[in-house]
Amino acid sequence: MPRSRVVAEYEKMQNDIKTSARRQMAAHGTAGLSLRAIARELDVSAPALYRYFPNLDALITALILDGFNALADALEAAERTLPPTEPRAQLRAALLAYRAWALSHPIDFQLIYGNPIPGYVAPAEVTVPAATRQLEILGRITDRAFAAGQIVLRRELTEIPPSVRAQLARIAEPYGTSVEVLHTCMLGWTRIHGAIQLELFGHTPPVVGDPAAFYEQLVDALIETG
Amino acid sequence: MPRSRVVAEYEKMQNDIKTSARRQMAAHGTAGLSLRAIARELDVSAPALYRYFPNLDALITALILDGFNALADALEAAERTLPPTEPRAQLRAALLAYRAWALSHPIDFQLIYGNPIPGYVAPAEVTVPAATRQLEILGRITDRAFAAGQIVLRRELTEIPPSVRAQLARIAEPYGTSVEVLHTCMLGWTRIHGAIQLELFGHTPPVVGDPAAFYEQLVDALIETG
DNA sequence: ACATCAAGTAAACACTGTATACTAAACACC
DNA sequence: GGTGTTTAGTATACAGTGTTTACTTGATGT
Repeated sequence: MPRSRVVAEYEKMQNDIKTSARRQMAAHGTAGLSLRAIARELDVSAPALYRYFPNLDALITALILDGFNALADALEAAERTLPPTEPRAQLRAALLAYRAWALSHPIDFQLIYGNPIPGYVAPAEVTVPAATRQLEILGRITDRAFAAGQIVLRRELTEIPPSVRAQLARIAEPYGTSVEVLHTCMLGWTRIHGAIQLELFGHTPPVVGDPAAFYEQLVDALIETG
Repeated sequence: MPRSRVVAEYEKMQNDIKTSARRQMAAHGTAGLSLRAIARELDVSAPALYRYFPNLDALITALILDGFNALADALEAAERTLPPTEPRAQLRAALLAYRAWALSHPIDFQLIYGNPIPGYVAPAEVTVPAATRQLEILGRITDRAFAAGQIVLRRELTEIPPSVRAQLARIAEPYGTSVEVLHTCMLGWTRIHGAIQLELFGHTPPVVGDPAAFYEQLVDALIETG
């Protein structure tokens, strides 16, 4: 009786629950998620699910974690489509992948960057580290692109307020990245994130007509001039 | 029996309901909102509320509309703190007001730019026009600042893709604004919106340390160099 | 004085997440 | 092999939700 066997079955059930939850949200929106509906779909009673997740919030937190990781995986996959000798192209690919993932997984995106569930507030101590992975990936690529001289940082944007610079330095230090690169990353992140968020909420499309082209141009401008 | 009297009382009740809803959300998060709890607070039975709102979704939609208008009002109030001869300063004030309002009304901000309610999807045909008011305000100020020569548009950013340019032209035409100004507005909107959204979700503060300074510098860079 | 109508209520329906108590099967151990 | 313990699951119940239906008031218009 390999103990790993029973563990594997336990994790399979956890995954079945998460899969069912995702399908349910895909069908009825991020909040049309119900423990009892999951139980019906899996042909068990509702309380049985409590063997695998202590409550609904824990299930949602697990889904959010998965979402963050899936997005980060998508960024890394985009990075790998190009050789490391072309970090600038990698950066562009990663930024485009960010939007592509958001559009192809709108529910997950809302789940991780919205506040979708009744009474649920994502615990910052779990979401922030998870989101940090994205920043690490973008930072890593940006750093390589800058080191290779493939991108330049805008002069104006290097005038970082002292209070900001101090904290950025603390964060950048363990990565061996410069404060300017990290700052540029944060600014870039806010830009692409805002564009995607507004697009998903339907605010940009009616104005710009072709949100894909709008976004690509935004990304190109971002890479070209910081 | 002035008919306006009974109408006024009807609207007072509607406002009482909305006020109670807002207090409830402030206390228990955007989704801790319950028709029955509102009814308890107003000392009426739950079905009585259906005289004033056909269902919960309608109430939420009303709250969202109010939120959009309150944000737009805040932008206009900021605009009025400065004389129209200084549109550049007005623009800066409005952009800072955007963040200030979001921070002082986090629930409303999540309500209008998140997807907070079980099963509720904001009807785009009502939210989009409401959000458009913000864009109109920012566009108006930007247009005046540009006309007065107080801001410049970045060359790179005027290379607008044809598909985007076509739609922007259709939107800008009735306002008598140039495509470039509208495009700059959209880009600016995505930047400040993304920064605020990430800040509210706790993603920027741990990295930049001083989100207020980070944001102000972002706004200054935005105004100075487009 | 009477009919009409608006506002509100009580009761019920179909849900939800969750806690408690219990059952049935699998396991370790002497 | 029988015994105690653990595990997975169930049935039931509780408190809460939005919403519908049917009914009761009290005020209004004629």
